[in-house]
Amino acid sequence: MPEHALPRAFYARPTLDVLRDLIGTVLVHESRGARTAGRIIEAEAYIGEADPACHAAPGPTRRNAPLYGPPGHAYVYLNYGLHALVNAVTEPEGRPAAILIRALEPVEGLAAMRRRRLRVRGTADGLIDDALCRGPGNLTVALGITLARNRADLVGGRLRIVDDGGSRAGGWRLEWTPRIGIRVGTDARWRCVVAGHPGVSGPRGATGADSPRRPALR
DNA sequence: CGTTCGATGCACT
DNA sequence: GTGCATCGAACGT
Repeated sequence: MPEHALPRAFYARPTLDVLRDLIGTVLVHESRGARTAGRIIEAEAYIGEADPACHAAPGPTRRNAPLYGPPGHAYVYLNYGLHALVNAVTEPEGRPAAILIRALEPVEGLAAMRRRRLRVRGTADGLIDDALCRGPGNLTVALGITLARNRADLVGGRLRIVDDGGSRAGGWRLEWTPRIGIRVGTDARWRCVVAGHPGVSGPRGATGADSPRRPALR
């Protein structure tokens, strides 16, 4: 299956367009020869200094510098002191924006993913495949992505995003919702998910396909 | 089913 | 010193 890295021009576009087109592509990480990969099934846009939830909201700082840099690079930062979250920088250089990758459908290196998840938190086992890369903090653990990958070039580096031709293969339907896990900027529907996909994060059944049905309670 | 809460590190005021 | 773009265990209902 031929795979090619998404070109720089792919990222140098309006962020919501990039977000839509990013769903279905594959995030690949090679670490110590071990290769893990997952198809992007959930992501969110953070766009410009006017977006209160974007890290660029306070203007340029040392931390958010990658957002102002060239598109097609990774912005990886630590949040809650625990989780490395990975973003893809978008828009032409100078326009701070990025896409937070929130969930993947595991594609390659499932054993390594499981090993890493178990090592990080000794919690056992009951981990089904769909949960390996569910959630932005979980997928970085599964793929072994750390802060060392901040500013990494996503166009053909060891951390990269590729199109393997499977992007629309599943006939997936995309659903746009407000972003989750934030306290401001919750009005914009800048979260894009594959509707009903079991690997998507957030409240289960929130994607409409199979809302949990509950008998009326007294 | 739902909500609460602790762990944890770093950038920023 | 404060505040997170989180996670999952532990509890309440």
